[in-house]
Amino acid sequence: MRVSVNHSGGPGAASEPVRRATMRDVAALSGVSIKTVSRVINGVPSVSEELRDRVTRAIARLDFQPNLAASSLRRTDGATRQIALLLEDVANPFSATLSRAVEDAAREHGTLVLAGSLDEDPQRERELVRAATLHRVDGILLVPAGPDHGYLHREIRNGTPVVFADRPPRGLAADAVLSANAEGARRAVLHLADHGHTEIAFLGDGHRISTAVERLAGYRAALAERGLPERPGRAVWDLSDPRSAAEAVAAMLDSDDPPTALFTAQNLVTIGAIRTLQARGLHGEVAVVGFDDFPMADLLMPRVTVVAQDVAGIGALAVRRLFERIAGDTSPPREERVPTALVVRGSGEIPPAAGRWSGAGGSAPR
Amino acid sequence: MRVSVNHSGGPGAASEPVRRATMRDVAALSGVSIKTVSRVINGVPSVSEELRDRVTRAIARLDFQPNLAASSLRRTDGATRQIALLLEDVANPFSATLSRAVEDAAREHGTLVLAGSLDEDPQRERELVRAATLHRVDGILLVPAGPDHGYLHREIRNGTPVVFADRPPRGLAADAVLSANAEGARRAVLHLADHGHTEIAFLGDGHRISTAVERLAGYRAALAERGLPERPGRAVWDLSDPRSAAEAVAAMLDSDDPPTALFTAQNLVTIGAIRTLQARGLHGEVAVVGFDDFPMADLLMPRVTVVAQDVAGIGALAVRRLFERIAGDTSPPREERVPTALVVRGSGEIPPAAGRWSGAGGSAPR
DNA sequence: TTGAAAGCGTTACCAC
DNA sequence: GTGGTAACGCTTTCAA
Repeated sequence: MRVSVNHSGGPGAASEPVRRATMRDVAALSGVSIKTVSRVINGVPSVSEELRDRVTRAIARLDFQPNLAASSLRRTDGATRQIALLLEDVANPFSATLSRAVEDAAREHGTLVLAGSLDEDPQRERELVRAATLHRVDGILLVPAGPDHGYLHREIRNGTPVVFADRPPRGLAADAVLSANAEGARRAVLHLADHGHTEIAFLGDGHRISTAVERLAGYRAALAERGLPERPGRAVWDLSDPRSAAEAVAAMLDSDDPPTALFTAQNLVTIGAIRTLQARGLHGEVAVVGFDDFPMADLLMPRVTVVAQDVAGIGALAVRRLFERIAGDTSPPREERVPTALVVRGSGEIPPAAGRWSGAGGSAPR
Repeated sequence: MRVSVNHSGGPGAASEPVRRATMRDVAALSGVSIKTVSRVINGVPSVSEELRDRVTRAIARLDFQPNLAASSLRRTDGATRQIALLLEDVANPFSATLSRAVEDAAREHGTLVLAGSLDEDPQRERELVRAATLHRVDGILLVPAGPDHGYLHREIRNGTPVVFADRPPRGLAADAVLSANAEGARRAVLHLADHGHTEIAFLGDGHRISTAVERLAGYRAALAERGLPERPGRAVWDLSDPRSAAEAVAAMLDSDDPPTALFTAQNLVTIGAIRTLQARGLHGEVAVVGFDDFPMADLLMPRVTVVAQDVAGIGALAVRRLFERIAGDTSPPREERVPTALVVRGSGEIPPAAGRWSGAGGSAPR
């Protein structure tokens, strides 16, 4: 029972890490079997008060910390109490908010979260999924980057449940929690139309990203609903960052037939668009409604009207579903839609500056 | 060698997870010993071409994925290829940026990151540190919430290195990577003074948070350097969120002797201050320099002058140090300081609106 | 170059 | 109630 307490070596001796105490050490010190120690740690009731006490004291004395990895290795359910959260980029506001919601829910299950950024790279998605399964996470929450998720069949079959958030699975039946993208986009564009705009542009991110596709559908539905034509060049895709969005807006404004209102279908696109409008002094002239709220939206001038997603709600719902799967739920995969909310702040209520509409033109709102 | 491939059960039969293939299965299928399989997987060169081939094929056929936990359990170094990143809140911009930098560096070491939010709660810090050690992470990167870190002695002695980021350890000698807080704050306040301000307020977050203390020291140093008096009530503490900051600014503006410039010593404080100035139409009158940049700072009106921290740099340096420790470095703990940069954008160059200073008053810059 | 056996720290099974 | 023994999936040691 040699469980020496480190006296921090001799002079110059880099204090070697002491061997961690094991259940064996605890058992020896408290004079019980290793199995009893296990019982105490796992809160099994059938242990006498006295033994429980002795064991507890030994644990404290040795600073024993059970090895979760060893435990999960032996356990029947093999749970590691870790889930993986794979998303676009932990540094962007959407992902960061999602991440926090997931962490909070996971905490209630005594589970830690391994977060990984995919940067819209399908290969990275597969790498990180693989890394996660190598670590035997209990489940994976995925905001996918890739266009096809058939490869996940194997992981799911191997017992790692996967739940999709924000974007649906393709080539695979799996749970998904998504925003009501089409409906939210439709409301945004109707809002602009109802403020007199007939020339409304669509600016979206990657054309292969399902959310962008759905939001475009909503945009089109709204135009159709108001009997507005879809002009060529009015819908622009693949704006992956604020810079490309800013350039796209600049190009539109330079065209023969510039839009009087913009529907920006993603966070960073909205920011890029605003940057161009500000640079040209048009932020009071051109109306903007963005999809997805962002931190300073209500401090800009004008304040930015957005279709806000319930990001935390998406995360909470998705992680709940994931834990249901982890708990053994084998019901058919479900898709859940989380509603959006139009947040009116100013930029979306700017009337058309000139031209086709007969309403008040020109002046920016105060 | 019964390693059935799942044919997705009968109707209604919830497809039970197939038992995962183990090295044993691979060994059996390829007709070699389990040890040879281990050699192939770990890239040990002393395996004949032919056996290597047979094993590789069996691995692919069985979709074998080595169990990292089991491996780490037996390995001499016990590495789990996981580190914990414990910080304020994964959802705030500072933490999110840090998180991303850490993730990128960890990836190069084939290591996954367990992220956890502390919410400035010392107890949560200890809980999460404990959770991390239960999972036997290879190391911990900590932006501490608590005032004392003596409890970490034990973890470090037990072989889990800890590196501090953004805030130094107390009651413990450990590596730390910090911003040059005092110097950055000093530059900010000198900048305001050099634009004619003599009435400069300090607005900081928690008074027990070391960064806030250091930034106040910088503020004072700058005042002293310019021969400016420190007026009572000019320095306010414990502004934990934008709302409380907004209220503090409102109170200051309502006082007999309102400041003409604000030095906001933290992100969220800056945002709260701006909110109040905007609400009162004073954003063109009262100068503001914030500590720590934030996403939309250059889109606000006026654009916000800040002392930018090199957050990614802090993360990169800290995680590098951590991996050095993990690799066995036993040199004495070091403190590294990462320089800040003054980013001039407009809000910090507004001259005093009235009163004591003889320069141009009143008008906001264009 | 290859393999048999022991063991990492824990839990499961089955006796007592 | 309590404990021995086997086993989880892998690496290590040592022998062939």
